[in-house]
Amino acid sequence: MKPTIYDVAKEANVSIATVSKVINNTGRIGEKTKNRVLDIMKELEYQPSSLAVALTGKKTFTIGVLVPDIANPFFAEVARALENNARKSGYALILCSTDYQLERENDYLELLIKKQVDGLIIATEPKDLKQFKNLNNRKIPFVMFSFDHLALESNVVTTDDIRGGYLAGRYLWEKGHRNIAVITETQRASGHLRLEGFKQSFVDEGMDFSNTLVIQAKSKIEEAKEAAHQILKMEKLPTAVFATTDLIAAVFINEARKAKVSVPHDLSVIGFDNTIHAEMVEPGLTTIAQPITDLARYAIHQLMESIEKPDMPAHRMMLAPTLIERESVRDLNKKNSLT
Amino acid sequence: MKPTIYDVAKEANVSIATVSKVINNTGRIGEKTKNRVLDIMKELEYQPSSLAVALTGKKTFTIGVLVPDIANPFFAEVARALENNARKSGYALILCSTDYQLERENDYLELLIKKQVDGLIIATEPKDLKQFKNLNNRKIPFVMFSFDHLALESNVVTTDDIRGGYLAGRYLWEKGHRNIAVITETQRASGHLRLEGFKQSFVDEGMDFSNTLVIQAKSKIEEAKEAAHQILKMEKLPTAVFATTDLIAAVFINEARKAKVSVPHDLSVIGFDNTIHAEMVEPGLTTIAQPITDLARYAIHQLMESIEKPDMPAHRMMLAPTLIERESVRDLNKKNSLT
DNA sequence: AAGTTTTGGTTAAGCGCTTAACTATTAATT
DNA sequence: AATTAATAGTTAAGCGCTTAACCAAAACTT
Repeated sequence: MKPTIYDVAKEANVSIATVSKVINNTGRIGEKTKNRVLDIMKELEYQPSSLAVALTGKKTFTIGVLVPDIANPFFAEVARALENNARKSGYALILCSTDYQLERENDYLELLIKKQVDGLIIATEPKDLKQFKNLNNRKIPFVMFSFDHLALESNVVTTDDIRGGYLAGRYLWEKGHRNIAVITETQRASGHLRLEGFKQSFVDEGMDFSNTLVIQAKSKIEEAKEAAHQILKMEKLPTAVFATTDLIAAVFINEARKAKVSVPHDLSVIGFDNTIHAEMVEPGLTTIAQPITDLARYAIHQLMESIEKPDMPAHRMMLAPTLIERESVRDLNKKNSLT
Repeated sequence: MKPTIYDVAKEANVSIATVSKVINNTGRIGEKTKNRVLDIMKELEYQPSSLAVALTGKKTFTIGVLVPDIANPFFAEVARALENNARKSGYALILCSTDYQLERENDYLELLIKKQVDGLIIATEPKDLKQFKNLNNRKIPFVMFSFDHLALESNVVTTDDIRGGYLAGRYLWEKGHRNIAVITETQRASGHLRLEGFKQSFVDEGMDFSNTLVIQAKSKIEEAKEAAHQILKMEKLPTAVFATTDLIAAVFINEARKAKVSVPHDLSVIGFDNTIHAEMVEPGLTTIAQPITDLARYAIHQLMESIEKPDMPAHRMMLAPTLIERESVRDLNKKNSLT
């Protein structure tokens, strides 16, 4: 059987309180006893049960992570970054993919509450606000990751999507593109924000954006292909396409090649997220990078803070995205140049 | 404060034992009281603390998942599939990326033991067997996922990698390929097994495999590129390349295109894993699919079994991979055909 | 030498639940 | 009507830990 604090205490001829104190380095314990207890703990391979520890009014050192789908590379990378940061503070992550389904969202939320997680990172947009407000009532701290919702009283750590869109737009403008098509992802609000910023960058240059083709698609291969076809079969092709996720952009590049449209020679493409797709596709995808590492670090940091100090006011931080230049956008100002 | 069983009991004018019984549907409780208690539980939004439940000698309903890196699409998909299955039984997953590092492996194992997980799914090859044998001693059930290790007494659920390699080899042979290069992944033993099977398929046809070029590379973009270059700069190109992971294969395809080598016209490529890379690359990658869904289902099932019946003998199951035909392999028997 | 601190512990209650053992009703049996 | 059996619930111990409150012995005071 797993040894308990009693086993250690008996072996060391002390009370369990003493053992507890050496474990936590609290109270006053003599050097000799301390070392004896320590030795015995090692010998018995004793590990305090975090269940019992948690039950005694302390923390569970567990945080719940709600993502739409961990199989999506973006969220997989997010999970990894969160994990790295949580680990440093001794926290474990319980992973939950909601799959954009209300039922799963509720089930998982209930599960996590039962498990007494110390806090949550929520990277999936709520289907049902009620459950999330419940978190507020129960004083369970959480931070919204990469999305925002004014109805929820909590920390927010997100990429500045509007700015990201703006960056993409300005870059395309600078490279001389005026005739553009956009494919926006529909499942997350960020898709709209990115479009918003993108549009703004053109409006700022005095361009009329109103008759720009905007297609909606989920960030799934099939829908992305369809959206790509819609664009590729136009009588007059745009000179550039802005896709609000890398997956959509990468699929577009592949479909373009199949349609004998060369990227970036005939058509430029810019994406968003800087996931592995951007690196894997050929030509490499110029894209707007979300600062995943920083997002994760701040998110965990904020969460830890509000776990420690429950009535800390909720911050909203928007981290700046950056443009990653690869080979998928052509500079129309340089004649005959391929890049 | 979070309501406890005492709050419910007081409100319902019964003892906590009664409440406990209606929660768990054990013992004999009258209809009226039962409903009253149920109502009050709902009203108070009472959720039993799984900590306390677990401490009372029952299960934690948590399982630990050890993967090398959740940001790797293959493991992300695995995690997702595991999650789906675990969820059905009310289990939560604690996610741990070992990053192939001994230290992280040990830290996480310790963490999981402290947390009293009911069992583990281990999808990362042990750096240090000692820690894993410890699991055996502590009677913590685990199943080895997609790798095998004879020193460890436990359930194994894995893809039949040898057979997968064989499948790939036979397919290439049937398509008329005789001059082949292989890029094998080095971080996981499965890479060698896949090569083994691949080789065997050629040997079975009476071909001498000994002077076939075999390059080693980690399943990382940079190393894959380098391996690709090694092959692409050969004076006489092989007719086909077998890469033991899709990532390596996809990178190869992209590098080939840059080198003006057309896949599959000039050179065929076959991969392994059937991850999202296989779908995203252009042309679509013909590859050996690991039966992730089935693997996950069996793994969770086996784990549940050995949680319920601790002295069940350990099974080793090897699930059959299947060949997924896309467009990256050319049939050399059909003259002038591109596929 | 008697009083005061300091040191190094111990005792016991409590965290939120489960469960074996028990008890008090009510119903069934003859 | 007396005995047995079933029903509906209660009591209390225990899971493995933390922590406030307490205490005995050793070490300083003056």
